[in-house]
Amino acid sequence: MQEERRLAVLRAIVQDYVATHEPVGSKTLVERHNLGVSPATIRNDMAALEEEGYIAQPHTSAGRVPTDLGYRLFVDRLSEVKPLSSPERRAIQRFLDEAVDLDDVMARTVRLLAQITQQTALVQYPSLTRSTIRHIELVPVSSTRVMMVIITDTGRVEQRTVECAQPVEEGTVGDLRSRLGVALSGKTFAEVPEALTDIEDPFAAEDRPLVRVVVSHLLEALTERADERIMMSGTAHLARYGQAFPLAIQPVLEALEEQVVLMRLLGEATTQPGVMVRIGRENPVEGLEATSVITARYAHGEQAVASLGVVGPTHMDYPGTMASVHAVARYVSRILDEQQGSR
Amino acid sequence: MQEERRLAVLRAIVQDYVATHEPVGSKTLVERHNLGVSPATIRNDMAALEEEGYIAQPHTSAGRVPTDLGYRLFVDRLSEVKPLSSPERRAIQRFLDEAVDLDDVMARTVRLLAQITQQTALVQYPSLTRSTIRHIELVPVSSTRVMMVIITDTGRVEQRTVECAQPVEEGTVGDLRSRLGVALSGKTFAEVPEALTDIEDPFAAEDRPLVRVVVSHLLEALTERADERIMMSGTAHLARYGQAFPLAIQPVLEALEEQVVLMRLLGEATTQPGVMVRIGRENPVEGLEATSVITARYAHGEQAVASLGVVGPTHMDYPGTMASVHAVARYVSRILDEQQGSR
DNA sequence: ACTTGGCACTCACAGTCGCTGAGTGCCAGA
DNA sequence: TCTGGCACTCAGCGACTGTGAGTGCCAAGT
Repeated sequence: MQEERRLAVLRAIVQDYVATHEPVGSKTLVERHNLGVSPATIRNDMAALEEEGYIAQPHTSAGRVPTDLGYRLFVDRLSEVKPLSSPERRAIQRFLDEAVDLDDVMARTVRLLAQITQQTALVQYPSLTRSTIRHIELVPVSSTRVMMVIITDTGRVEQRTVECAQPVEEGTVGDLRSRLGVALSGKTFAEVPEALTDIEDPFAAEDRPLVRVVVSHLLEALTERADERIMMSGTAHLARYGQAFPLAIQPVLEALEEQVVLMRLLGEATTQPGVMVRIGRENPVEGLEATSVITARYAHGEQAVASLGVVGPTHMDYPGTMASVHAVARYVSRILDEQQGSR
Repeated sequence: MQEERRLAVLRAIVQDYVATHEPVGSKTLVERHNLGVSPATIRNDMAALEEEGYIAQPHTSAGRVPTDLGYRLFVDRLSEVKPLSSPERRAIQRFLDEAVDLDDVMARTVRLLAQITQQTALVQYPSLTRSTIRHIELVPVSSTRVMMVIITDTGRVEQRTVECAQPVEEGTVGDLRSRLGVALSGKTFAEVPEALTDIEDPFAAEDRPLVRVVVSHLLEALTERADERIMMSGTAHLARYGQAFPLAIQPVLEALEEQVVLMRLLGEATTQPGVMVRIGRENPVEGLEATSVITARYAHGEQAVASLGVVGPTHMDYPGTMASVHAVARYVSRILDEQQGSR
């Protein structure tokens, strides 16, 4: 009974604080939301909520502010998903449909997400580890150098220049190219090492060094750089909170420039279905203690391949942002299927 | 005589202001630099410099601050280039040498530049318009889709998915690929349109739609996206000036997210030799009125191909930053030649 | 057992005031 | 042409105060 009202109070506090960015007091709360009770009652509830750790006061005789824990409860139990309006959905789809290739899809996605959420957006390129190889190409670029290009079914292209100790012959390169093509086409990256075990057998002894160095670079490219690329957009939104808030942007910008950090933020989300929300100190990353990260994975075919999401202050519009992230992830999945699919 | 001292005073003001970030007065100026005259004399000089528009006072009874014009004069006539120390040079070279491919060179360059200048760094990918085509590849990815991959002599890879109205045959694709290879290998992008004029002649009438659509995408990819890619790093440095300075970072971050803006900043520099400095309002870009942009072009072989540079507050260390930008541009040129060169 | 009005209390914030000191402009003399 | 002296200006700082939003607690009402 009172328990229920207490939660309503917490919900109201979160909503008001997100809207005004000011500590909210008992009186204004009663005025704005029509809870049918007096400020004094609300104060009692607030005291209890504070006891339990869901809200806090910046200083005595100030209003209350939600804690990370408060936001957590709000996200888990108190917020309703607000679906996007259908004009919004159409706008998303139309915008993404115009993309001409994978880079363009990623670039458009990240800008779109930043724009509709008014936050800093992140998009991870489709993972190579679950991709399959569509084509592999070797191009001699000088007497001792060969450029290797790998094309995946998600449309991603990886390249690498391979340096050989001895000059290489055009014919050997051609032979290796076609053998690699036969051995690897349609294989997932995980299957590649096994598929390559016997690759050097047919080659003459003097050609084997070339084969070996190409293969080692190939394996390296597939594992080491498998998930590396991440795009970001909308960092300017971080500066919107006029220098006042407990959001010093410098540590945030610093954290967001670390590939490793971004990978940790997005990587985990790929393993989980639905929208993932990490609030404040729940983030496993130094520098992001005052931010929340909302992520969702997207898929290509039936395989989850990568994640996208946004980073913003903990006092953000969770339901709205979650809905946007969810929607964009779905549309990206669809676009990837349409553009690359049908095999 | 007095003219000479006046310039010395301006130089001293710029140096002090850059070092302390505080308006500098006549007394401290005399103390720190040993100009052989009294504060009163300096004051007269300052009044003259202010009259001419090189310095200004934030308010009456404060010290002087250089204006954009003052920095301009400083850069043009008063500063000496300070060469990098040789450990620094070695560190740069070693760091860039470890790059494995073009993406890696660019990524390392931009991070390096941000790190040594302690500013926000920009690096433009080698322009396609002056590049030559090393290899062109067509890969069927479904019955009606073909992926086109273009490899340039700078190691850059462009890709594009081409959609055809009718199903395409493997054989036709192979034929087109080899003809394109013959027609385009070694051509610069500018020469491509001419080289393609007769390409569809040998094909049967029913194959020409395919040829046409591939060619049109090819041309589009080469022109439209020719100079598009730019990497950025070190945005966190913009936040270093503890919200105090006339450097509101939000407009700066917003400006730096616009590809068009970045292109304007870097594009012009490609046409000019040496290091280019644009100070405050000299920048042709809204949002960067309080920043200076220092750029230099880099080259591949004898062709200038693109630019790199940094963006920072107008009160920056011009000689040091110019030296760093210059040095990095030279090393990038060298790396590109070494890695891709020897044709 | 809750709720409510009342009341005393706390304390951030904004405004006022006065002082200090860095810095200036100007002038008369060297 | 330089210099010392002098009067003047004014941002910044600290101290002080009043105001008001907001609280916690209690006793009375339902």
